[in-house]
Amino acid sequence: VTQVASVPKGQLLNIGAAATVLGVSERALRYYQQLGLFTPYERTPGGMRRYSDADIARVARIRELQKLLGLNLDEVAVVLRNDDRLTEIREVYHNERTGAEERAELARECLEMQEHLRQVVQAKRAGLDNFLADVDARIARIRAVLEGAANP
Amino acid sequence: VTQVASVPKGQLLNIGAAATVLGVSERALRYYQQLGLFTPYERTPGGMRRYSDADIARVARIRELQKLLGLNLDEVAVVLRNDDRLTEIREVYHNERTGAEERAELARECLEMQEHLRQVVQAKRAGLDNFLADVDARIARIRAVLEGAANP
DNA sequence: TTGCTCCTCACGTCACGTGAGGTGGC
DNA sequence: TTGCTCCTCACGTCACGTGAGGTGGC
Repeated sequence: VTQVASVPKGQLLNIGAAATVLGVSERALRYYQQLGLFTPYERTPGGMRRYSDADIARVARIRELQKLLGLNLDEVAVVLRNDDRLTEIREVYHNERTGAEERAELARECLEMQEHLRQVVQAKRAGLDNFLADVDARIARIRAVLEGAANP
Repeated sequence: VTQVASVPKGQLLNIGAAATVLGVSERALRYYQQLGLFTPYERTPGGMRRYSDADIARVARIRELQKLLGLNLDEVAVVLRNDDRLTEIREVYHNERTGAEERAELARECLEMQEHLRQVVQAKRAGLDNFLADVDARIARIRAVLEGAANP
């Protein structure tokens, strides 16, 4: 996954602060980096990692894909690659040096990925809706038991 | 987790057939058993596991809690224990030998668990809805780029 | 009897958790 | 200078995956 270069908008965070705001472990941040999912914005001369707002957003995205959709880190890498291409498309959108046909091809690939993600989300949502209906049915039955016990 | 005893309604499946209908690995079935999440209905004299419909349903429940809600197997065990108590309540509902106060207490505990599950499901659903809105926004933007390329 | 399925170890893997031992920076 | 945070190994864990070597059942 080749990360999109950017300028840091806010201030840079060290790994402890980054882990706290993201709600993940320092180990997880180092592990995602080790797998090449992202690279911290910079290191201090002493070797300490410095995370930009873009880094934080990227890790938040990784977590969302993992925990919400249940993707493994190989699958997350594929989605991140696509995210980066989408950013790239937007950057070269008004760049006349990029061929229109080339841009359209990139866009079509991104569209395919997003529509795939949409399917995954929809399927999960449907599963949760069924689960919720089941839970509500159980709750109603337990309430009936409790009221039956109260009014014999 | 103490499983609720029952009679097999359909026929018994060996581990290969059970794994196929459930869409899980044989290893996973043996592992859930090893952790005490359930016990196959019987074993043949030769030692082969035989799964009843109730066993299949129980494993399907385990998978649902794992994959849909993201629970680990310790948390799954807690929910299964509660499922079993709910079944127990329904079984002794008309049993006069069980004290009404005792039944009500069991019911209240089950209700608490179900309402907790409801919270978890709702939170996940909200997260998925946000994710879906984001995906739809991306799709709309990519479509705009593609149409812009088609009509310069 | 021949295949195919099942059995029990037991080591490998993924996504980290958790110290061990040492250095950096306000 | 003293703490606290950070660093890099490196072994442990959870939920299985994947053979190794052997037995069961139509």
